[in-house]
Amino acid sequence: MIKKLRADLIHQVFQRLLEAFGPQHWWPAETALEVIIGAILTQNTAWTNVAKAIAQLRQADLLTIPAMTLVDEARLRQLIRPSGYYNQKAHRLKLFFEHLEQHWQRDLEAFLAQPLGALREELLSLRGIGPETADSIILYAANQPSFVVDLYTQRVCSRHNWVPEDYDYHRLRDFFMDVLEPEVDFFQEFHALLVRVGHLHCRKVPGCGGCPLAPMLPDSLVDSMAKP
DNA sequence: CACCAGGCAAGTA
DNA sequence: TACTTGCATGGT
Repeated sequence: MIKKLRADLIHQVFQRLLEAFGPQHWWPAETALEVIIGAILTQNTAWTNVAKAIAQLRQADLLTIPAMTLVDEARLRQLIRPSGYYNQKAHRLKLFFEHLEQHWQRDLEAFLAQPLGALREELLSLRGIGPETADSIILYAANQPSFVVDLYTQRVCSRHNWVPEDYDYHRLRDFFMDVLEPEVDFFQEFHALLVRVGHLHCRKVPGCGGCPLAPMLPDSLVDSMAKP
């Protein structure tokens, strides 16, 4: 019964966001390969910076699997510089493509076509791919229904008192996945909308002034949503 | 000038 | 297990 309430609230939130902002057309990339590269480059980094790095990779004709497999890490480092943490990220990219080479003969489609659980475990076993990067790749590159939790998801959920402040990644992911039908288009649009509304939430100031979710939350309902 | 961004891993106690 | 720290560029 609690789960029914939670599912209803989540769907109301989604509808409210969709009405306020419209479809977001995410992920901002052309191919599965670009989604994966972008997912690694955007770790704790503004997308504007990532876009510069991707543009440089495209300019250098590196947005193909063979090119990424063969490119020298030092060269990669310089090209992705604008995305920040470029030493770590260049290495993480190389590790991913080394793995694809050695375990999947560069067959990205086959790799992504695995069952969701196996794909997620394999991604998480790689250095530099944590839960958010893994779920982003699964949802937007593999088009399989894994709910993505990020900084904005946590901020919006805790600010609106749907979950405690310190809910960790997998509990917040379960908060959604336990009660939602696993539909890819819905998950994709929902995450994009949460990022969009997340930008409206001031980083320091509590509350959510100006965000379209503010008027829809009776405290009694909100309190009942917190997981026991 | 300070602070933040679509995280993650490694180190310490 | 539960904190803390390093990583780095570019926008506000």
